[in-house]
Amino acid sequence: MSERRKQYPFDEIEAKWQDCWDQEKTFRASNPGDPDFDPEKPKYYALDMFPYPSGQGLHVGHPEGYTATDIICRYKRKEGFNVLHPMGWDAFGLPAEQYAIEHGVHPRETTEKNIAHFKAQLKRIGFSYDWDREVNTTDPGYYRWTQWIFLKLYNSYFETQSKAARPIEELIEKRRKAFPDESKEDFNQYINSRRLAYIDEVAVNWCPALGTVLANEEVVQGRSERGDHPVERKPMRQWMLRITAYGDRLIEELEDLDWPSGIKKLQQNWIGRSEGADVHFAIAGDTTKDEADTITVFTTRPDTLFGATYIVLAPEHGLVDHITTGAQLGEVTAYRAAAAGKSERERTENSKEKSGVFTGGYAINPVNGEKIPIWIADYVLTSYGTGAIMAVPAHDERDHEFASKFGLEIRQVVAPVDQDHNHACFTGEGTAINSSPLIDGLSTPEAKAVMIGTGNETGWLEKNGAGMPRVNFKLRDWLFSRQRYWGEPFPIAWDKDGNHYPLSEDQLPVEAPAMDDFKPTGTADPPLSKAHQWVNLEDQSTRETNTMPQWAGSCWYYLRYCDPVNNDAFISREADDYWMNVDLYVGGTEHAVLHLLYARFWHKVLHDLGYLKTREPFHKLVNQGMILGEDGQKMSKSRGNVVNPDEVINEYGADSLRLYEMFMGPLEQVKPWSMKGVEGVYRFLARVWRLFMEEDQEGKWQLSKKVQDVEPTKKQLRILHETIKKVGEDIESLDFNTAISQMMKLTNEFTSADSRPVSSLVDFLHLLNPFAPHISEEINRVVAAAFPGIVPGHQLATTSWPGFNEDCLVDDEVEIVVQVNGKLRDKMLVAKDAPDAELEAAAKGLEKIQPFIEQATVRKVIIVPGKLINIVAN
RNA sequence: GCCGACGUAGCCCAAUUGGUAGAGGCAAGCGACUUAAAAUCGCUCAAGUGCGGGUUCGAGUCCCGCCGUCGGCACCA
Repeated sequence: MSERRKQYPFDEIEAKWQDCWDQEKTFRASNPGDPDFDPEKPKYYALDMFPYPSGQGLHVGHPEGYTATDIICRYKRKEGFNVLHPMGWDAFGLPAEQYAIEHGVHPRETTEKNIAHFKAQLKRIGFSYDWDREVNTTDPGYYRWTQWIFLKLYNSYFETQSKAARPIEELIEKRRKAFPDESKEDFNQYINSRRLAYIDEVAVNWCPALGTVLANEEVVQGRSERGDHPVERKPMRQWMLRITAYGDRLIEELEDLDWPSGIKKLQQNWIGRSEGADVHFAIAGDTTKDEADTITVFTTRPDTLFGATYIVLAPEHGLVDHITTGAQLGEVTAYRAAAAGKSERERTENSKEKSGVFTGGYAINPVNGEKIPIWIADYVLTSYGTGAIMAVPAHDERDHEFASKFGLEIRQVVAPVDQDHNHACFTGEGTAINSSPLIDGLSTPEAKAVMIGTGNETGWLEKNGAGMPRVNFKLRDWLFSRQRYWGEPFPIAWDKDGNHYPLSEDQLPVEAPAMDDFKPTGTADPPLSKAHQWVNLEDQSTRETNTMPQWAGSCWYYLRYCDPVNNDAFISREADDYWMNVDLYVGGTEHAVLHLLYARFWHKVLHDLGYLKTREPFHKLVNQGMILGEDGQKMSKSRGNVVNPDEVINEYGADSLRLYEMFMGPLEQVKPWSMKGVEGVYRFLARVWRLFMEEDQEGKWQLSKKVQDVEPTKKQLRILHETIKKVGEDIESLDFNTAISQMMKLTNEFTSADSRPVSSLVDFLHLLNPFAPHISEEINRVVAAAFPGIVPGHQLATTSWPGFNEDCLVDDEVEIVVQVNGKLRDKMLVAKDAPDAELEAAAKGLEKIQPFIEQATVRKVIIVPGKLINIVAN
């Protein structure tokens, strides 16, 4: 197949124009302050989710989104915009490190090699990136600022009144004033527990095979997302980022964004905000009256407190030891051991079957003084709410199942409004019953309000010291440390007393030491702990040896593109003012929650601290749909259905690849690859080529004699202007597939003409240019040389998009559909602006219509101008 | 189980947002060119829109109820 004669010399053309763009820096975007900066031009920032440069190189899924943004960018430049269209590398991460461990090659080497490969592949596709702005998260000049941002997080706290990050100094000052005599330890503890970056002892997902902890998001079904290794729970001291403080804003500020509603919903559900109350249950028989011996539960249904018939603690709950009676100790200990030994997966796997044991202890229900038993069960999660629940088996399915299994009391306290409801367990809203005069007879929302309170009124719980209103999030704080080598080191050290402190900004970047042995230590100590020289500082402090997760670098790369070589700031105020925010962000749905949530969080912190103008980073978001293999299955090495763009380019050229990526179907849709389809667009490009070019006797391509300086016909003019209009509109709305088919239509129309008007054809080249930049530039060059007076010799890339003329679009006569009772009966040709009465008369006079109306009364006549006339008769 | 997307010629997809179901491509067939084939050019073929109801003069499009495919979440109190 590869020996087949090329239908046009794409290989020569494409390399030539790519070199030209490189050398002339055609797509360089100027920043405020640059000599060639034009403040009059509007800006446009189109961003691709930057790739992880894996060893496999690109597959055809990568260029899908990249082609879409490239088309937009090339179009916007022609529309007079100053366009920011950058590319870079999310290059920290596990695969390079795993490779290093297995083959002894330094991850930097592997990474550089992979980047070079990716870059070469991208360049062959002819993307109009401004390569002067390339960023690489593993470059010390880049991660210096990642570390700098971490210091900002470390040195800030969340001020709850303004719901915004503030410098930690402000909190320090307040605290000193309020508690001047506080001990240093207490003071430190207070401050450190409020930083946006803090240390916590948490049950983490420890992955022995990878030798690291993983974020919840990186664990799928109890196994590591990367590598599919088993993951177990283990308490460890870790760096955390206080993203939960931003829970409300991360939900609220989604509103103004132009994102797919599904993605917004996904984020909302992930954040999982729920309003309710903390309720305190005293432990029965506890004489100490110590506050620490109170069980606090979180509930969204405080209106059902009277139906709470037992308490359940997570097996890991801190009060279990205190509560458990001698008689139950054996059972409880065994249960806790079993739960601890289970992986997350095993714990959720048989979620249908509830398990648990009685502790022997009792709690006092604060609303009625009733003594209710305390159980432990692993269906209560230690990481959500308070790790303890009040069980209301009549109105919660999980509690109902548990109570039924263990014979605990089920007490109805909400009556369904709809009497037909005869479920054993009613979880909906209804009317409070069997409770107390306080709420009996009230609707669920009213009863909740009585308990929790409303905006200006304190609720029963708070008045009686039994609880507090509380908002909880499913979202957890972000576990931010990894026990790996190939990541950003923390700009943190520990003094000899075990206190952490930040390194000063002038010590950045903190570079990882060169090491020969990257292997995990097999313990919780990260690989960096083996670099003794590096770890131990002169003043007996030691460096933090954890590294940051891969998400860190990708949290702010879109900012660095705006000002990529600034050594004084991560982004200058001018660059931020001018470029932000991102007008269009295109990438896969796999980042719908994590990356986008994390980036939004960092952006908000930097905004709060006054470093950024905008609240949100990405104005419009589009998810490209996955490209499947020819077999309709997900592309994967094991299935052997992966399509490599290099092969497609070798065979059909980059323009064909680009065009097919867009012609396959709507950008956001999942769709299968088809080499036959590639051939189809390749044939189209060859037709375009031959529209302009013909072979001479020696087989050399030259301008076709049919291309002439003649006036287009009315029909040609019409299709040209239709196409100008449609292609422009379709690019704006990202409907590239239909734009391309319109251009095919035009090509078919002009191909049939023996005399082809050069002015119209060149207009068409402009339309084709964003899609197939190489072939269109080349043809334009040839045509311009032959018609110097008519076609300017500039590159299409840097000249204006053609305008269209409405007058060319309208026909004098239109075909009108004639219906009787909604059924198509005839068509007729009428003047475009014929009055309704005339249309009606003409329609009724039609031979095919007569039989339908002769015997009937005409009830109504519906006329859609320029479309149809419908006669309703019976 | 919950949330979301999608079901239109053999295949990938259009359809001015309620107004002639077809723009484009693939495949198939026929013809022209050719000694022949490929390539090219021209022509042709095909579904009544997943299923069942409803609203309407008129439904692929709106409403209700199902079915199927693909993604995501899944004891979050």
